[in-house]
Amino acid sequence: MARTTGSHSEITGPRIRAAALRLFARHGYAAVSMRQIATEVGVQAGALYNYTADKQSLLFSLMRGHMDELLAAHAALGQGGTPTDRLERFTRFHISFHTDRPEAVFISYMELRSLEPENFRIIEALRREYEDALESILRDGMAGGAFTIADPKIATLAVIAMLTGVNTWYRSAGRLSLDEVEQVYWDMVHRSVTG
Amino acid sequence: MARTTGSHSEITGPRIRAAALRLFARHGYAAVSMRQIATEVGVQAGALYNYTADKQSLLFSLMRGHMDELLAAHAALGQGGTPTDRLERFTRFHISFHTDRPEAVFISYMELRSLEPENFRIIEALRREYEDALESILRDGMAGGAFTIADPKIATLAVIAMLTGVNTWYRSAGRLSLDEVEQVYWDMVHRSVTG
DNA sequence: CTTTGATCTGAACGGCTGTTCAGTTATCAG
DNA sequence: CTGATAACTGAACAGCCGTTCAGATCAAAG
Repeated sequence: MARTTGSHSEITGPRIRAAALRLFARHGYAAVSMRQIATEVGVQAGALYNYTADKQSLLFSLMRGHMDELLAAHAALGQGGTPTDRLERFTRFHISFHTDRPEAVFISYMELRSLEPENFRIIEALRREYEDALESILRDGMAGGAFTIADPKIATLAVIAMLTGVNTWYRSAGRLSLDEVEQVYWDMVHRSVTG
Repeated sequence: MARTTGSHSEITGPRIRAAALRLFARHGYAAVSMRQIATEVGVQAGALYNYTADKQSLLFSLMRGHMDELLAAHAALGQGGTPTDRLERFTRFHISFHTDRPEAVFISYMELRSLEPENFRIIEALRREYEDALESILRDGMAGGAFTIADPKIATLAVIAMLTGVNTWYRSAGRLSLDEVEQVYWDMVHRSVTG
């Protein structure tokens, strides 16, 4: 039987993570104090240390969680179909996944420099894993003649940069629906890798 | 005759800006203290205030200077030629200008949230001005039939995001020369806006 | 009820923050 | 040289920082 004596941890824990996510995204890791996070949760600063070893671990945990989610969701996409099919799936997945959690995405890109070296290496390895998945699609498409790409490494980074850029302007209440946005980007991505 | 009594300001001033640029880019605005900047320059913290009203003004001045340089350099590019010519010029210009000053670029994108509202509005207006220049090229190309673009606004942001992404990986001692990089990106940009 | 232990408070720790300013130093004009 | 003044120092200001911890609080188990 689970220990539940005097336990609020299943409420407070997630609330701390949510508050930290929002504040880090809005003001930046260095600009946010533990006291601000605590105030947002309605608790004293000391209480945060029941849930995280220190401020750095809280940041790392948020980023690690985001990357794990990203890779898990991508793995669930499946590998079937032609390279063109797979590239379209990747494009649409990237856009919908990223626009769905803008704060986590923002933090995971902007706060890399706030990570201690060991933590940085871990996050970067996960990011590389994701990039490699796209690069494989492009290479397969080149091998099969579906894509014409001068440099698959650069093309990978160029496509990801282009797609992630959606987050800088997309709002769900905006002019275009998510599906329309996906369509526009898929057209551009597709054309950029085909003669 | 210029006042020069006891003057080191023409040496110290630029050194402060250079140190601030490097430190802000590396660690982030909020994470860098005035004392760190001063130490880098070899001066006490108080001396910085002969050159900037406060820390915020120092950041804003760096960003404003960068955006002014960007717009001036872009204006010097000229407007002649077909939309395709102009798009190629824009693409190559954007890459070479941005890879040439990675720290200023980094700050100008990442530290927008560190600007006070009034300063933010000014920088954002300058950025919009630059984006509008690209959008004009795309619209002219659509009107003339050279480009096929579903949504010129989105295409503008997509192209800029893709091009600015070069800064995340480009190193002048890397595998590809700047000219090769420009060529690869120009191919992708060109194809992404043409059927 | 009492007991138990997870949860949280509130105060304290040393240290760093941006900024100000009286006083010192260094450079140049005359 | 003297006088002027730009440039800089060094100390001080009030306030916030991340983190720790003894003690209070509270919900569930027995």
